[in-house]
Amino acid sequence: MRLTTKGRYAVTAMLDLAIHAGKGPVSLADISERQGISLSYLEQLFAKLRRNELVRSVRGPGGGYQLNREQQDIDVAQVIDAVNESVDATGCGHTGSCHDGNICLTHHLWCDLSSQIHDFLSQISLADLMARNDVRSVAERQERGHMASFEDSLISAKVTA
Amino acid sequence: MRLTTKGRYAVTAMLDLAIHAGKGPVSLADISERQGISLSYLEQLFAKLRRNELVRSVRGPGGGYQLNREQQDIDVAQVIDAVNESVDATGCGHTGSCHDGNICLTHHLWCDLSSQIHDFLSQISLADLMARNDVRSVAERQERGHMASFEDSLISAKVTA
DNA sequence: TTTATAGTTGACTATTTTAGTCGGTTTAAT
DNA sequence: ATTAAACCGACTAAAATAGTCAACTATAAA
Repeated sequence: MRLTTKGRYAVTAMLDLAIHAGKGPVSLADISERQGISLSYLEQLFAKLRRNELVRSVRGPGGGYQLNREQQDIDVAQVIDAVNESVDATGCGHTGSCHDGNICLTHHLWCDLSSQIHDFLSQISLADLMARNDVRSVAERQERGHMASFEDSLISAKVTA
Repeated sequence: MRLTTKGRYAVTAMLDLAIHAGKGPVSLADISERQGISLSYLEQLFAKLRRNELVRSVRGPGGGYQLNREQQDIDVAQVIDAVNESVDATGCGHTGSCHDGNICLTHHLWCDLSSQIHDFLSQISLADLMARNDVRSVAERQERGHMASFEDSLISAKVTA
């Protein structure tokens, strides 16, 4: 089972994209700053998200990324699958050749668990996440933080001028 | 979230212990051969299982390990927790300091998922696994395999004698 | 009482994955 | 033309996994 910061970063970034939708494309630099994820790492992740047609890109100045479908049509499992290439708890990748070409004692247990996790995550869309109170409040705090640092940069610009 | 061969090995080994209970202690060498897990690695895992009081050991010739509780009182989550020290899908270990000391956008999602997985695994005991058809049939096949290689060793002993 | 068996421990190593960097190239708006 | 952005590939550092190895201790059977 593969569920690490990689998948978490991807979901967080997609949610950031959803939150800032409607105001034109969102640059990875913005996401990087808001969510505290390395820009270069985001590039890697979005290459995969794009190959999986979850986002579309706009190049050039003012460009960035946008969701490629409606928010209710993108679920968390799709995002994690896109960057991890599998949400699989078995060691054999469901082939059943866990032990000398035969299935191991616990093969079916891990299959069951895998589908359990996948079901859970595939029932949660970006729209669902957007509606959650905890997400809304964190997004609001991040907006304020962004504004503050924007004002800071104005002030420091004034000082250095 | 930490769910790799480490946890899978531990559960498989515990199930092997359960299957061969009642005929005295089971040696790690036996488990190693039957389940195809490196002996030295099993030693590491069982050190943790013992510290968590899931198994007890008997030293000396004919010694080995035994379950320390009834089969229905040991669940899969306990075994994985024992070797992995956490079944946690959050990156911050539930502290909520995922991003600059604040919780990240998706913190609660991972908390929910963690408890979902933990619930699922904690509802499955070794006794439950023993009762499954797929487990019984694999165990039977392994028993036959073991017998065959036992007979082989008798034959080769005769030949070399 | 010797001896072989098996657990116990700690240090060490190889491999893989994750996470991230760097340098460059295209592309498109100003 | 300049610049802001996506795009791309190769590279690297750190961590975790999956082991290995050697020395040691306890104990039951011969």
